[in-house]
Amino acid sequence: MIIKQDNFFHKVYEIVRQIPQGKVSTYATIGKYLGSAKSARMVGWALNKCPSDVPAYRVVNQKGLLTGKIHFHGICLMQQLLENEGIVIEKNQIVDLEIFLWKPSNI
DNA sequence: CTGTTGACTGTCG
DNA sequence: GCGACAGCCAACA
Repeated sequence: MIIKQDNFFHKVYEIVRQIPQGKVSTYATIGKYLGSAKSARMVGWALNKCPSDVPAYRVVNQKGLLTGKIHFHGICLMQQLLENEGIVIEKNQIVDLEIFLWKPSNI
């Protein structure tokens, strides 16, 4: 997969878009892949723009906590969407995150 | 143009 | 183990 833009934002979009159903990714994973784990904030910023093509609800923090849920329509929506894909969530936190964690490989 | 903020993480104390 | 500081880049006031 070739990145259309070299911009950090576009890279984030490309990666998040490639997250398959039933899988999730973390800000740190994406950030590291883009160069620095510190860039996780930028991932959040990018997702703040949240284009329709980007399933931002599949992106969680390193702990598996649904921190991004705040910016969604509702608290339960993000959890319900993930649970609908087979991901087990408890107290707004993903259980066995490592199992559901998806890492970019085709970029 | 300058300063603050933001869906975070890592390191230091 | 927990709290505070730093770092990263981009948008907004």
